[in-house]
Amino acid sequence: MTMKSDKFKVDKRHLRTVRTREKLLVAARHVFLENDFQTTTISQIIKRAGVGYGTAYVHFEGKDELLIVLMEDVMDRFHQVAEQPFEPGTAEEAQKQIEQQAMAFLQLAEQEREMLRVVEQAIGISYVIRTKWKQIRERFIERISCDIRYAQRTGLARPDLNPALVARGWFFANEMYLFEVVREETTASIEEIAKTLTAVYTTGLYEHG
Amino acid sequence: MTMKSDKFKVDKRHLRTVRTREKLLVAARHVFLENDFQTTTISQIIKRAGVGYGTAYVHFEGKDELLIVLMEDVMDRFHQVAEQPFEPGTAEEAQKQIEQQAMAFLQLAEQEREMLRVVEQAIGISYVIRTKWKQIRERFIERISCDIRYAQRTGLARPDLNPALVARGWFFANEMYLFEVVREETTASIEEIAKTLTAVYTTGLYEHG
DNA sequence: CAAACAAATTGACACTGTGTCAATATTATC
DNA sequence: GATAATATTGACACAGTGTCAATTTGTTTG
Repeated sequence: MTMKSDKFKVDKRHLRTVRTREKLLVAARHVFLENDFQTTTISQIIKRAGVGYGTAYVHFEGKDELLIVLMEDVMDRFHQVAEQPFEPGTAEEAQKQIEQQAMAFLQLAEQEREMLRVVEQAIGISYVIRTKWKQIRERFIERISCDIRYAQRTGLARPDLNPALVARGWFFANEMYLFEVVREETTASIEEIAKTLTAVYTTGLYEHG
Repeated sequence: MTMKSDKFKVDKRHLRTVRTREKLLVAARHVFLENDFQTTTISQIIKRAGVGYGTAYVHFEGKDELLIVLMEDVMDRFHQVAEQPFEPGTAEEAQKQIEQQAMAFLQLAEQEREMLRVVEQAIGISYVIRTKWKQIRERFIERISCDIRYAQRTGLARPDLNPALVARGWFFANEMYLFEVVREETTASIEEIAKTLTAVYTTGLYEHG
């Protein structure tokens, strides 16, 4: 059958390639999580994968690309959080929805802590990974900007503020807390963090009579 | 005179040490600013300083410590901004003072752009420098927390929010913008950034009737 | 002041990790 | 089975680090 010989052709050669690639990825994940990005070496990875040194460079450009591939799942989950719908009818609804998104964002930090720990280190060191992370960030900010414009159009939000600037500031605070959670450096619960950040963001720190 | 022979003793040996150290620092500044932290090497620095390779390691532990010493001036200026007094009588006064501090903070980014560019790169790579930067950050956050508690005590700020959490979030947004300014990645003026961030921080994004 | 001492400087060396590439091993095709 | 195509391999050249025994420079002492 053509179906089998075409798409599912038992291509032993191609199969081997895929296997080797997979072995490298599995090994890389282990080594990355057990150590950190800086100290992880190609030698450690190929040793664990049971392949020759040069093989790693056949399949990946280097440490960076290996991590980028490993990051993909996590990144998808971030994108999912970024794309949550936002159509509040009242300011209270808006606050609730924003808080939920902030929570979802911080929960991701908890759930993907190990991988994100490595990613954070890599952001500082590797240009490609920094770029990759910036894409996530810009996607969030773009989305938040839209949400703010929507709220401004419907008369919920103050129209005098630049949506892009506000969105950036809001995301930045969330991002920094994300990594604090990843590093387990925070004393407060993520619920409290999300609640507090959102409260300040939506209604401000100061009393208004 | 003892004054001369004691404290100001013409100690040719000690003088040479100081000179060498200075030569290394001057050279390091040049090389750091012309390249970036990653690609700067000890060899480049000692070559520019006109001293032997090993000499660098006599005076400094490595690249990191060299940069830490070069950072000191900038760090002092940050500390100065952090220690600005805060004793507002009204919410409007508070907003004005906070905005001024945010401005001062971002202006520092503009004025010390080159050095901070290197520092940002180094934060990602070097543990000691990351630690150094965290000290600055914690000092700011500590100070902001105090300010918030003061505003809460005087009935200006909402008493239901955790000052430490709010302070962190506020500083994080400022810090991220600081580095955007350093990288010249921002489209808006620092005035507009400071104004917008402060407006959201003090009175919130949403209308309150 | 010269000899002995002390301190600062030096560059060669060992080490670690990277990325490349010609040689080798494996799989496909005729 | 021979030939071609592709995948794997590890030895190699290279770049940077940090160390340390040897050397240079300055100080003190008899």
